[in-house]
Amino acid sequence: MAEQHIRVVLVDDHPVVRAGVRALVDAQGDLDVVGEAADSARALAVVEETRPDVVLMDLSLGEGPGGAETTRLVRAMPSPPQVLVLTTYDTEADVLEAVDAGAAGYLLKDAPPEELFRAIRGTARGETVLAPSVASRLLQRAASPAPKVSPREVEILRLLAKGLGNKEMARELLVSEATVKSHLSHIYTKLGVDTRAGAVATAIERRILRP
Amino acid sequence: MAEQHIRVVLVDDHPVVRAGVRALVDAQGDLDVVGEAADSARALAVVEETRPDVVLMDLSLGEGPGGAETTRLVRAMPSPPQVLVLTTYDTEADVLEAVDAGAAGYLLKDAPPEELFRAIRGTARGETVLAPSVASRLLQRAASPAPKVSPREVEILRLLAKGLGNKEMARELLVSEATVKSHLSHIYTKLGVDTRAGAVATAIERRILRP
DNA sequence: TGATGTCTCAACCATCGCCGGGAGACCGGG
DNA sequence: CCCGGTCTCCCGGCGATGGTTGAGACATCA
Repeated sequence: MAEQHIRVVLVDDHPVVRAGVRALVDAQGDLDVVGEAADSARALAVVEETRPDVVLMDLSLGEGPGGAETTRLVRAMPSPPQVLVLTTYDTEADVLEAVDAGAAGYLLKDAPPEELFRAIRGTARGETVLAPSVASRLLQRAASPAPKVSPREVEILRLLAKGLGNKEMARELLVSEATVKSHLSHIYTKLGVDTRAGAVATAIERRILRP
Repeated sequence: MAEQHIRVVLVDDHPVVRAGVRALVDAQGDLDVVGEAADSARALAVVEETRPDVVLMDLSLGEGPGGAETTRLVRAMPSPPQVLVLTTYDTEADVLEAVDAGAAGYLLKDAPPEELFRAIRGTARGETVLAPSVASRLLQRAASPAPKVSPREVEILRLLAKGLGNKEMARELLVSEATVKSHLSHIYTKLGVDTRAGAVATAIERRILRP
């Protein structure tokens, strides 16, 4: 064999998923699962200790820092492993955040095992691996202008979903009511709506807000 | 052994999860995984063929009928197996729909394996098994009066999430604008909010609307 | 040094939400 | 039987709120 075995660490808060990936991956001759972690802190410790080639990262890790933030921390380590995101959702925001955090690939949990194996091997070689649905979604978005809402506007959206009025938001954010209205107008144009209700709906749909 | 082996069928659209549950469950001496299915149609066929004692059912099955509807169909078979829902979310509406469909238990995927095994054995004996977080949520809801919104009000909510104004809704529904406002007021009191935006947010959260 | 983007603000008018009302349908108890 | 309770659906007017327009200050970046 010219190739070394590829060392893999699993990060996922679901024991069932960890067991599944381990069972599938360990059955491959050239892939070894050398560690598991259920949260961000343990993930960093396990990676530090086992020095894997690839980290399979879930994005939702229950309590504490999420998978995107954990990816960033892992990639900040000296001679870091590649990170392959393995998650349930392929939302615009999720993908972009993960890629921005330094992920080398993005795969969905409903992918067939063969695709998972190919993705792990490709990621270990430094390739960028995207699930087909993720790739097409990215291309689709690349065509239409990116609707990126600013941090302040996200703040507004959060209060909006709580049913606050403009006056209340203004008090909460320590600005004038006119400012709040201005932010709202910008949000409307960015999201392609013209009402508070529509803004909340599409913000939730695009995962800018989480229910 | 006084006990027969408990025969289990897995229904989940994620190969990884199926592999995980299979690996964990098969390692138990008294539990046998006798079949798997990734969608509703195959689930019914596999159950018909293997006659299991317990079906582990995911609620989101990708295309086609969901887990709740599939549970209903399985329970409608002659001398049906028990159904144990194993899913990611513990939303009010999800739990109620599953229980209404005939599920005997509701477990979350982040549950430790031991809890899963206990749940399977309990379900096979006909017990009702609820995850702690699910149970507490149900009790909490049982205390507060059920906020049941009428079909007409759901219609209003749908249009509301699209960002329509009262006048537009009135035209759409062939009623006066005043009527729309009245419906909205009722929706507000039922949902415990006092704005359109808040209504949309909590409607989505309570799964009255789907994103 | 423009160009771009974010955050801030004020005034004008349409719109929304609350407060009253009322009509028809269903159901269990007197 | 009919009666009161409950539910859904319907309406109008009034005051508060929301959305638009237009504009300035401040950063970053090519």
